[in-house]
Amino acid sequence: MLQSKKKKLEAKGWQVGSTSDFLKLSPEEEAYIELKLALCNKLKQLRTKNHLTQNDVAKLINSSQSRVAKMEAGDPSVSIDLVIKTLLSTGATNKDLAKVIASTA
Amino acid sequence: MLQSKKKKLEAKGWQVGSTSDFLKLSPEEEAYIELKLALCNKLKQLRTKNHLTQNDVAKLINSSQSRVAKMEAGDPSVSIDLVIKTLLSTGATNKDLAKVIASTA
DNA sequence: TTACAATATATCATATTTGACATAATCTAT
DNA sequence: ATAGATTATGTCAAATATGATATATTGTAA
Repeated sequence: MLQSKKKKLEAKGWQVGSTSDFLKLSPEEEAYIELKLALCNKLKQLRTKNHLTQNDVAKLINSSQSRVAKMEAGDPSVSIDLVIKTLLSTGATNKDLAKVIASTA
Repeated sequence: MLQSKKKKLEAKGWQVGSTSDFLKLSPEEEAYIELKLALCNKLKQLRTKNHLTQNDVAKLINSSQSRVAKMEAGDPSVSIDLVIKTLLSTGATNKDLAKVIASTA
């Protein structure tokens, strides 16, 4: 199973085994998850590029290291709102976000 | 006071009088609100373009007319997640969303 | 006008998201 | 290898978002 597909499914909150696929995503669900994961990946990329720890970012947004880790992992328990707020607090502009989303399949 | 500014403040959940300004938004807050309102406006635009009522859209996403109204109004009680999901269910693509966000100040 | 459809606004019980915390796993020098 | 730093994962009470409902307001045709 492709890792990218696995992450998508996990972001939906499903437990995904390593041997079989049995979940069909609608195009909207697919687009939503792609978008979310793209933003999550951008966050990690931006943070590391700026030599910040997850704790550094957490303090920037008055949150905790564990929540930043969950954001970067695309955990189902984090909202796109939080990811966007964090990206903006880490130096991204709306145009940066637009680029990330545009690059989505 | 500019109407655009008023809507931004209201989206932050503040009560804004018509005669005075006393709230400063950080650049991130400003960007976040601009982004959210741009998506909300796009939703209304897309819905009317497609000759759908708020009730129609509500059924598409298993929600209610009142919540769709709140989305379009940029109400503080609605998440960007919900707005994005709704846009995707109303026919927008990720690229459409990217364009909307890119057009943000 | 008046009746009717569409939209706006308020409230609320329920559901989801949140920061915090504990602790495990992983990396990175020495 | 060992210590210290960083990141990952699980849990939970509190905060926030949600659909539903009621009702008010606005639009729109007759």
